[in-house]
Amino acid sequence: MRRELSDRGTDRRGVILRAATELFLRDGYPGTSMEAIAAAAGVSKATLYNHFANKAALFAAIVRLRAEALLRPVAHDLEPVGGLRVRLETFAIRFVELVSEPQSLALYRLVLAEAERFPELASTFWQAGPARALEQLVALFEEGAACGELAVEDAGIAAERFIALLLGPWHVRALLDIERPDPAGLHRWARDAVRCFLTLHGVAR
Amino acid sequence: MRRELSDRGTDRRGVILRAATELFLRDGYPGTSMEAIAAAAGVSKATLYNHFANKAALFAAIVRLRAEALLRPVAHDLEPVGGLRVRLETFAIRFVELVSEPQSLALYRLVLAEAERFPELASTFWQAGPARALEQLVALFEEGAACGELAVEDAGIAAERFIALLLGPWHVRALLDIERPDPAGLHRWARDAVRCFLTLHGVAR
DNA sequence: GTCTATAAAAGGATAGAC
DNA sequence: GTCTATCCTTTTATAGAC
Repeated sequence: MRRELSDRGTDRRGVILRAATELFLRDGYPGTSMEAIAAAAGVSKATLYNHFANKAALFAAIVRLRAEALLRPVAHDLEPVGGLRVRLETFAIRFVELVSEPQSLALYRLVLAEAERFPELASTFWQAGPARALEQLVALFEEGAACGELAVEDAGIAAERFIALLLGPWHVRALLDIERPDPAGLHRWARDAVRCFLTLHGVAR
Repeated sequence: MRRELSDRGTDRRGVILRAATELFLRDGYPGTSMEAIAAAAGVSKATLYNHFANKAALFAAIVRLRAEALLRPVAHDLEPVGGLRVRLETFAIRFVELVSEPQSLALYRLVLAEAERFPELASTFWQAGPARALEQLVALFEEGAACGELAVEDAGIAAERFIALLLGPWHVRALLDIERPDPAGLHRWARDAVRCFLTLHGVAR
């Protein structure tokens, strides 16, 4: 929509967005002041209000951007190489690595905290994030069912189950900041989730 | 620790706690002012500060109380009646009913949002809540394994898996306020989780 | 212990000069 | 478009009377 990527020399809008993102993710919505954002971005409050109607609008813009940016790596189509187990494991590992990133966790906390105050935002987040991951799984499962590799009566339910097994053991702890997830452990959980899932839905050969 | 349950006539401390709980759960920590709490409780701010050193102390007291109160119904020992499946289903239904209550969801959102600012609080919540539920499941599973009804190599991992299957399909949606969980659906999910779990860990008879 | 009144700072948002 | 200066409200917290 904008004419150029950086309108002129210093792209104020981008600077503001980056600074505000960091503060919102760290301190939450009510915990972040427009004053602080202006200071962090190195602009005046008047400039802030020139680019965004108010605090809520700035917040909405940021959640939208982050939700889309974060899910991009997983949203990329999985190359159809290898057997079903390999493809599931590829998805699982990509997914847990993405979701365990500090930025993902912070965004998740932020959206949950403000879900009641900004309902349309929670919905945007859901569509841009979890819903897309589920869709991808559904497609994968339907394909697997067609090939006779999976026994799924309802691909949607199966997808929910898979994600649950994937996140269950560590996601809450990471959100509560009780246990920092280490990559090795995450990969183990991911493979374990695939194993469980195939026990439930795999077709015995 | 206090001499009487209600010190005298009107128990100010209790009134303050109840009012503050409602506001914190609804508007979050930074979104709730001491002014608003005082007004809701019908006392002056000075009285507030007389009972609690500051806002953070009041907040901590509340999360502690709520976390303990909420988990109480599930923490009650499960009467050892019926077979393993029945006992698992009893636990599952109690658990989902508890966790799907608006108050539980609000507390969860609140603690997640402030987990980084109040680390000891997140830890308290974990100990008073999820950790206790897991312990109970572990005990149940070890018993089941001893009776030869379950095949669990690690009861802790099995408990995580069970909770994951139980919450997976609806908890996030409820937290995001995207879908109000209806009792019938919850019960169906609960029974479904038990079924999946027994497929994974039940011993064929 | 509880109140009224107030301090001192920070909050969101804007007017007006450039 | 951007800034400085400012408005008005609300914030946390306390002094001092009762």
